[in-house]
Amino acid sequence: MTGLIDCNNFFVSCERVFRPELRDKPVIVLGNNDGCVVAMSNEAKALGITRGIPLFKIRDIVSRHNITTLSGNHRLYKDMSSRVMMTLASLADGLEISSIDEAYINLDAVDDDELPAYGQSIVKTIRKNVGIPVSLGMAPTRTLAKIAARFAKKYPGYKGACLINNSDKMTKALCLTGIGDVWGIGRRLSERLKAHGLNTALDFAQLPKEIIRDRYNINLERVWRELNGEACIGIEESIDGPQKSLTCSRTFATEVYTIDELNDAVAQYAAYVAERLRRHDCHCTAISVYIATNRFKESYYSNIAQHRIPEATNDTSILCKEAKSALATIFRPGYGYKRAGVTATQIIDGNGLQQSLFSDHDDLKKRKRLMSALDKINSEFTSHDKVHVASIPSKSIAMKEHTPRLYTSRMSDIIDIKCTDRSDNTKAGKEN
DNA sequence: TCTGGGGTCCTAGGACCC
DNA sequence: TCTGGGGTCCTAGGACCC
Repeated sequence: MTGLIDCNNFFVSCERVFRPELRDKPVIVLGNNDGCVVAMSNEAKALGITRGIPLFKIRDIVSRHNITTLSGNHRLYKDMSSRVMMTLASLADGLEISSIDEAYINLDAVDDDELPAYGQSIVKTIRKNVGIPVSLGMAPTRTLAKIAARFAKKYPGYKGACLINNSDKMTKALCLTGIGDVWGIGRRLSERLKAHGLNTALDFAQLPKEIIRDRYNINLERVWRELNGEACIGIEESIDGPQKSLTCSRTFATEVYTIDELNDAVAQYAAYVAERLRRHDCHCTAISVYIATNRFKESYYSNIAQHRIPEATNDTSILCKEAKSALATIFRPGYGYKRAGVTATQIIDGNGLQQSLFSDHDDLKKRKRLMSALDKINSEFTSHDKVHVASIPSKSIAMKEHTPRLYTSRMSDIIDIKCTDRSDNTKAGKEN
């Protein structure tokens, strides 16, 4: 048995911990430059707002229903996520974190009839200790656990934890799940499956195995097996290894025309990628740079250049230099650029590192010490980038800037709790 | 006027080899 | 006139996930 913990409306829930006045109100969290909706509360969902929709398209709904709009505060979300995961690690076996708001746990050691109570106690403890509401799905496979978690979220009767552990429950759950709501079946596939008359997860799960092989691919076969109770996703993935790629990319608030400005942006992203490589004690041997104009306009131009680096590195200066020279090969003057990104690939961890026979080892050692000094200084300040390489600008290029409140990591941002008179039994008094 | 960011895996097709 | 068979590796693009 496996369990999937999923934080409910995670970004919104993080905000609500520190701003209780936002409870039960429609709230949306926006992405970079306040462009798109990246998360919303149930109340906002009920008003028809969907993930990914640009803000300018829903201006009237937002003002008509007095929806609170927040700019994303990812450092807060990351910190809250690690609190959820730490709590979870203390409560359950085999924790495997799969994203900022999701993790799997191993339930093999828990007796079947104790599972509902055990699940509910996990949900309750996380809510109590961290303040974040979560849902737990328990089932023999990850795909079924996802479905169970959806039920746990949807129906209050489950008290946050839903268990699928026999064929009756399985059939019922699959029957109530639309084909597009199955994990691994996105928009394209669900269109295709519906065209074949498969509308629910049950329709799909009941197809004969031979048809799955003939008509579809290995991914769908795995989904099919998982829906039928055969665990085949996630076993080999739990082997630890370094990430395969690491990206930093941004959309600009305004169009950028010159290579100098793009150079600044690309250098900054490369520096950030380098810092993350060092944090994971990893090096990369290739870096790619991506630029694009506004994809919603005609005369769209985008291009990627990949550069191989002769010796694996995580040195900011080297990666910046490589990124800039890659940019020079794809930059075309005359376009208004709206987006750029840098990706480190062919990542190897510190152990597998092989140095070139001809490199200057003393110089390498010095550079390494310089980089770790830089990281150490920057890590001691909550505001990033106190010290940086001179050729890299510290200001963001053509971006909307926010100064988010860091409720959990900056002393001056810690919330005040006003003590009111104990006899104050009004609603406002209780909330304070 | 205004359209996010960061990942993974699979597949088809080309280049190359014997 | 007729143009094999089997394999690997790499890359770009598509699809999916949160």
